[in-house]
Amino acid sequence: MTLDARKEHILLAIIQDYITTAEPVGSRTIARKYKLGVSPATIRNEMADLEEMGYIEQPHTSAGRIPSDRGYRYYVDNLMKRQELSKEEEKLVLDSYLTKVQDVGQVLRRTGQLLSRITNYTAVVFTAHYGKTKFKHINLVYMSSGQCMVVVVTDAGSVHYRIIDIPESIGPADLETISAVLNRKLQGQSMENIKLTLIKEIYFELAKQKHILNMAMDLIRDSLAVETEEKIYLGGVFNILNQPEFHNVEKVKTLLSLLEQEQELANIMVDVFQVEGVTARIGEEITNERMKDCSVVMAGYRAGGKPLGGIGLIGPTRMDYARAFAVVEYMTKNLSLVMERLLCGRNR
Amino acid sequence: MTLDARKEHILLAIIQDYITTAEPVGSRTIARKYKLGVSPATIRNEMADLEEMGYIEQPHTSAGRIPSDRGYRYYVDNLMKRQELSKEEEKLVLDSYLTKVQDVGQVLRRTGQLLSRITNYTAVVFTAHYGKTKFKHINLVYMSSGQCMVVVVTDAGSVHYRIIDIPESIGPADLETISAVLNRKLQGQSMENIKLTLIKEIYFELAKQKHILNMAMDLIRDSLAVETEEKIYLGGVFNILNQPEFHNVEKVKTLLSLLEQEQELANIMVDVFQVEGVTARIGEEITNERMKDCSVVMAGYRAGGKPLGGIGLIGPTRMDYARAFAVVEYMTKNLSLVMERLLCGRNR
DNA sequence: TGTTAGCACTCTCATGCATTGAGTGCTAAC
DNA sequence: GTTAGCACTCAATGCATGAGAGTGCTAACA
Repeated sequence: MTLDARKEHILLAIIQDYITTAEPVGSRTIARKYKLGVSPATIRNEMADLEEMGYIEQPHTSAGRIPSDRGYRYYVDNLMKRQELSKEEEKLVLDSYLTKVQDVGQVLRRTGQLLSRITNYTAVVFTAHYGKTKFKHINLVYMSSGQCMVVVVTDAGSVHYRIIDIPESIGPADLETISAVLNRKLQGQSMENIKLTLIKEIYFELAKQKHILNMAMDLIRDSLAVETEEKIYLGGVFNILNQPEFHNVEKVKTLLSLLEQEQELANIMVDVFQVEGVTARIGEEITNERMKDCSVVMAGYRAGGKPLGGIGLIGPTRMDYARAFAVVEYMTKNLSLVMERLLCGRNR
Repeated sequence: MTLDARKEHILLAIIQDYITTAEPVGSRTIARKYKLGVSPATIRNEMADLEEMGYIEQPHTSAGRIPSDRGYRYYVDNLMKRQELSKEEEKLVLDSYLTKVQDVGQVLRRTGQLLSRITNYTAVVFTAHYGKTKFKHINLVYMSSGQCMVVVVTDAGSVHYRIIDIPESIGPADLETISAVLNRKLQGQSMENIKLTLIKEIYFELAKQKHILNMAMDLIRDSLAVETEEKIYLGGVFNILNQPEFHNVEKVKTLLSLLEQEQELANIMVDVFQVEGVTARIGEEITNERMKDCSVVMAGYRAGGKPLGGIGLIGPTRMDYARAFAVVEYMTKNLSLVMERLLCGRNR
């Protein structure tokens, strides 16, 4: 299962060359560019072996070789050299997170943008919302006669709001009363715990404002429900257009149509984000026909020991794995810190 | 400047045919498909005239004719038949707005999605935030020891929030006090009015909580500032990939790179949204090199008589203007109603 | 004077064919 | 085990050719 040193060398050369040029690479090129101290003929023999073993393949007889999914896998597992980000890049990331303490959604969106800008690949950021979200706070804000805004805050750190019509007779003071009662009764409850008895209590206490109460409870229910769904943020979707393998519009369409479907994307990432460290899924390892020419490099981020979601980079199977690994690793580390700070209290 | 009936007929035939087939249309085709009662030769003569006048052009000698920007303009201004949406489509729109009263951002996002789904073009929704936004309400929500969430509501109906660190010594009651003071002092003020004297007053009253106050004021400032910016929502960006004129990746890239730049997009729409009714900008009429092969059909939406922004459809110059006009008109009408309801109090 | 048929002309596109060049696999010699 | 040499394969390129679509022009017709 493991290759001898020279074969490894040759495989490495093929992969590195193919990653940068996107052209099949022949024995001559390797002999010339990567000094192995042997002639093209020798390399040809080794390449024939590598092909037989399934690490490389030939698009057609008279072309050079290109790495197979299996070849990339071997590279990622055994040959790839650890890379670090440059100081400037690290600074870019840190700055982006430091500028202002943002809400969760904004942080994740920014993470996606940053990831794609640094790497020129397409970035996916995904939140899993592990476990149940709890109700934290509600606020009924009087806006004008006949209208108020309901604001609900959940303990996952997100805010939901909605504007509702109210009877003209209701004033700011009434709204405060309702807010107070709801906050007192529902504080810290998850969806499941908001049982009928509890609701009855509230309705009893606020019998007069049944209409408003309905609307407010609606929003609370929706807010807690939405939180348990996965959410996906994309960044730099158009970057894939720069990859030569996507110069044909049909391929672009297939991939984009997939990216539009959040659920499918979530499926691809969901089994990995709880694993420690950076993972790659290469070509057909991804159980999705439409991504068979792509790879994903991804890792989970967490806060307070709890996995929260994952970030990933999507590129052609020919992508620069070493760099992708470095970036994803650095970003998850920092994202985890930021999330920790946002959700679980200060960190420094 | 105006054409005789037969020339109009021929121009109309060319445009209609080209819109559906995307192929240059020749004299024979017109004679066969659109019964004008004259021979191809006659049509050829007329076409030569139309070409001289600049309404149509020839990609190359032995091809048929295609409409020029000027031709489309004539069509839109003089020949286009008013269209209506089908009952199902109208229902789709209404349902989408009725399902739930949402916040402004959500409504606009949904509008974009809907527009693109109905038409298969790319949709742009743009908010101008005319005039000054005023502060409406602030709320400091205690989250955990050392952390609270600041929620700011503006009178434009949007909510901004941020999580901040606070001294451990601060409890929920302190936060309520601060909220109360801020609400009392700042209610209904626009950014300009929040002058130094006012701020001094507040700081005097809440001298102890200087740190929190700083953070809260920061958010208020940001919220009011953001509101005055334009915002752009896109829908169905990938729809352009279905247009045959975008089967070449370079063109897609140029257009997408433009769509990514909100500012440029805003410039294209900004001079139109205050005008009554639906407007088209065809090809080179758009003062942007990168959109010379595209057209935009757009109209403004408003609430309480105030123009708020615009919605538009982007397609190739060969787009189906009649349909685009119908959809944009219907959507603006409905969007205006919804916005009216959201921002200015109930409408029905 | 406007309309039409006929015809030569132009240009694109698809097809076929020969050429070139990159790259291989095999064999025999080192 | 390594290498040089050579025949072979195949994609890509360039070129010629023919078909097809469409035009513009001319001359005849109503």
